[in-house]
Amino acid sequence: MGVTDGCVLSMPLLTEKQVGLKPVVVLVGPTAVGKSRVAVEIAKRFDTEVLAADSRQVYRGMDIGTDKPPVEDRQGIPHRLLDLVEPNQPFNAGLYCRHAGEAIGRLYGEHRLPLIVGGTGLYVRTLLRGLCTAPPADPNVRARLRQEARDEGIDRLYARLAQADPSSASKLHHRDTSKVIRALEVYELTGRTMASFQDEHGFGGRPYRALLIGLLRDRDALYRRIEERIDRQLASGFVEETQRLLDLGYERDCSAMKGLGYRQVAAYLSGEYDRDEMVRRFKRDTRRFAKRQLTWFRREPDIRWLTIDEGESIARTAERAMELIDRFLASLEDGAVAAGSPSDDAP
RNA sequence: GGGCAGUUGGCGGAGUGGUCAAUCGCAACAGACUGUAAAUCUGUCGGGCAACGCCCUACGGAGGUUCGAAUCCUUCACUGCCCA
Repeated sequence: MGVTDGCVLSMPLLTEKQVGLKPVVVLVGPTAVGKSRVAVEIAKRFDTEVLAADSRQVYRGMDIGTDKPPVEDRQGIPHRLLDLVEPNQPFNAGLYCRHAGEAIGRLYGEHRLPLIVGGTGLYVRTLLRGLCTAPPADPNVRARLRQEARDEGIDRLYARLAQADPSSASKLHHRDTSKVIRALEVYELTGRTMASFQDEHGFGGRPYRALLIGLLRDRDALYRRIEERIDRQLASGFVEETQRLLDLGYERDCSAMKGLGYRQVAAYLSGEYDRDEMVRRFKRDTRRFAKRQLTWFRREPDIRWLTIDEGESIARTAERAMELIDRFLASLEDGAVAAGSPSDDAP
């Protein structure tokens, strides 16, 4: 029969009515928590694709270091929003949004449920709630501001921001170079303050009806997985991958090469420190990154958290996630408002 | 068996009578985030609290000197190096 444990399997494809409500399922969580494997299981069930929300996996040729799911792990499920640009090409949240929007639109045309999976909090937020209309980075303005920061010190730039855009200045720390520069850049480009763009936007957009599922693990277990994964990456040629990218001319200071791992390996290859130190920093910085992701997602509203126990199978976690998805889709079909019910676990 | 050096908060390591809950480094924890976000930045870090101040326990154990000790003395334990 089509019934398993009293739980009716929903149709893999979306109904016309459901498509109209623009549903998306978003699987988030810290790095190495196990999102990708679970995502493939879910995608199989719903006969859909995996749309990555990952600011590093968009770079071509950066595979081992970004832990891009290898083809054999994808099990025939198409993975999108990977390998979008070369490592020296600009990429950002706005571009991500556009690409993701297209992919999602295409899936709706096929009555498929978009499944977004990733750990880049800003990309997820941008996709789900939009981005203010401030213009994207301008390479010339930015380069000039950077130079000024180097020459005169960031304090001078901050003072200028305090003059031009006191509201943004008050929200930023004077040493937060990248954000101070961004705010000044917007002001120079438009004559309007960054704060005014942000106030008018306020992350108010709601283009989709989203179910957010957060994957969690015990902190020690997560850290252990991070270290194991890094050992695996190094064993499967990560140093060589980095060397290849450097040989292709991707400088250490280009944004893509500042990603975790690449940064440490490049420093190691240039003789800044030995291999042990490289591994130590790679692991440490990745642990810290996972913590930052947790901080970000904890603050994100309406995430349904699933804590994965040690020894829990991928299938089991996927099953738990799919129960949430089934309920979510049913609520759309009923026309019920998917109220944010309390999380299964607190982060 | 003898001599010398050492034992400090999660780790390393300063401090040698009061201004020390103890410089600093590491690790950790917490937070911020609107087109670089795996980036960038901030805070905390013995414990407790009605918390910009108060209380408690603390610098190997015990005892002592002193108004007052992580700092001086005695002793015990342990560690390292050297001589047997």
